Amino acid sequence: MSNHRPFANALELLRAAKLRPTRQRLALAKLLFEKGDRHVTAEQLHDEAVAASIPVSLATVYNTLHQFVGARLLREVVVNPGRSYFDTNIADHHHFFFEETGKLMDIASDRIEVTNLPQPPHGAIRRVDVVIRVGPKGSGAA
Amino acid sequence: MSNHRPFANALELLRAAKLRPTRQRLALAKLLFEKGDRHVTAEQLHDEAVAASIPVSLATVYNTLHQFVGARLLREVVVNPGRSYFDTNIADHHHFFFEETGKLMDIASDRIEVTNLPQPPHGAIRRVDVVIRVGPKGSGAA
DNA sequence: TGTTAATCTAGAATCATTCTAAACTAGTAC
DNA sequence: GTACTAGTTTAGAATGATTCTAGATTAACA
Repeated sequence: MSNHRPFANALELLRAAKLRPTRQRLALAKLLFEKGDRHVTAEQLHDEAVAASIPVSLATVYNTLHQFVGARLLREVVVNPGRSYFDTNIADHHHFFFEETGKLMDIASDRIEVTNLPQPPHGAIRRVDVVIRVGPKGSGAA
Repeated sequence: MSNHRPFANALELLRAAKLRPTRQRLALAKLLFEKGDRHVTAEQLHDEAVAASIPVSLATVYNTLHQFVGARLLREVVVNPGRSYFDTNIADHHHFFFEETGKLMDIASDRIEVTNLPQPPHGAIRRVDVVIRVGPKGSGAA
């Protein structure tokens, strides 16, 4: 894992996030956070839960993922039209996106330097996302 | 406009891209390329066409946008789950994304420096996208 | 143990996008 | 010009991810 999560287990994690620790939230938190950094879609997580005999509906998976994002336990990553990834690594970092497989890979923020950031004309910078799109060796680059 | 398009008009543009210059492709090309750099969704472009009394179906707008992307007349930008933007600026550049309004703004590539790019474990880098997410002045940053 | 508000769920609904099969048209040959 | 053909366009259905709805369940706490 790339960042220290100051919680011994899923229960404390939920408590700290002020989310009532229900069966399904506990189970999903375990699936998400007890395996190192991951990038999952809602459907993938639902499949995993079902495979692990955890009865949970897809709607609840969506609700829970969004609550976790709201509580800053997860980050939503958008690289592909029509499908969201949820990233358990909430530290400042960036991504490779492999177009062929649809997979994401973390890049620690100290491996890339983004300097000279211009200020937006109004509002405040929330986040800087760098996505390096990777395709098969052949065909022309952008 | 930030890049020179070596075509006097929509007709030459389509010819060069080897796309048959049909009524609707010509009309859409005009809407897209005769107003400087733009970021449009399929639905927005369709609305514009309808407003300009150009009879074109939404399906054709989608087809055309994707053909233009294939011909490198446009770039698809993904910043928001469930909605694609098409960018008429095909020069290397980056974006501000204003979360409140859903609008994009170009950042010329020489205004940001991304150095130290790591090599992907396999495949070739297609593109490097930097998105600076901007929110209202208040609430916490990432 | 009872009450209550929060949560979960199945299934319907929505939204962007893609597909399908039939109608149309640009380009070429005559 | 007229006819032919391949490429396009289209309405409408289909799809896939996500959200909504309203009723059933459950955690929390007296």
